[in-house]
Amino acid sequence: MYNMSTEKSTKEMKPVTTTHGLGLRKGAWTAHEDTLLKKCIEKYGEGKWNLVPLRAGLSRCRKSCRLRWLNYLRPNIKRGNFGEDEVDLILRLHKLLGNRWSLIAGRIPGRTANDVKNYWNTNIQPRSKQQKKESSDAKPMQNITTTVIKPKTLALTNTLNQCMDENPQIMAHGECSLIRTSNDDDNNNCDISFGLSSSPSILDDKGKEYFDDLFDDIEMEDGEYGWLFGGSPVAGQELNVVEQEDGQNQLFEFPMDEVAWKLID
DNA sequence: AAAGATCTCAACCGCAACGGC
DNA sequence: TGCCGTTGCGGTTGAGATCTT
Repeated sequence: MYNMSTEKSTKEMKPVTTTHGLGLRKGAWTAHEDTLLKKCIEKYGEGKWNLVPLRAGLSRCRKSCRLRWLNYLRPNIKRGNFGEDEVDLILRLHKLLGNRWSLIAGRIPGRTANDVKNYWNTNIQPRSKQQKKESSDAKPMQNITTTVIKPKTLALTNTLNQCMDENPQIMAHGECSLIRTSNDDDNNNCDISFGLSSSPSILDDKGKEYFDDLFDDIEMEDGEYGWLFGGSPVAGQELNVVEQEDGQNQLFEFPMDEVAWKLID
């Protein structure tokens, strides 16, 4: 079911001889080029990509060298089909992070951002599009959208990485998500729901505490009310925190234009 | 068997973020 | 503070493989 011919390296592209204006090679890498690059990285380590072509004796641009290393030559890169657990993790992480392929790949050992992106674009996205189409055909009157909120990149990145490092069980079950559910576009209001878990038992106290802190409303220095997101106080106004009956989800209500300004900024 | 259509994925491109000066 | 070089990322492309007719 999930092994839709993602086998890699079964085809070897013929080397092309396209060159940049400066005589740099483009296109598929040869085995010789791979060897040179590998030796160079082993000797000097990763980084300083602008020096790599010179050090390795390659007529390639630094970008090409970096990409080849990260996506193909780096040790421990996993080849072959995505497992069911990997696909499940991708789906959950994508729900949480959106198209942050490098972040998603960082949580899937042996997989590169390019792998994840390609897999998503070729296998998952077409399926979800099809499902969306089918469900909209079935319920044409319903107008509910789900939007991944994108706060300041750095804040969210740090927050999620820290969270996942400290609470691996969260991502293992992957039931946490920050989503906007809106069926009320006319007056520009929405609900933001932070679904912690479909099963309370999978999130331990430490995990719950973490997410509680993440959305703590706090007193700002100037007396203005705000809330914490990614460890940074963000000026805000009225913030309604509602614990649902099931005790798992918390809803925050405020005007959408405020949200966009504060979180995307 | 051949031709055309579709799929896969390595590689490229453009841009934003970052750091040093 | 602004400029410039570097790095890293996501979107897109296109060559080759595979499937379909």
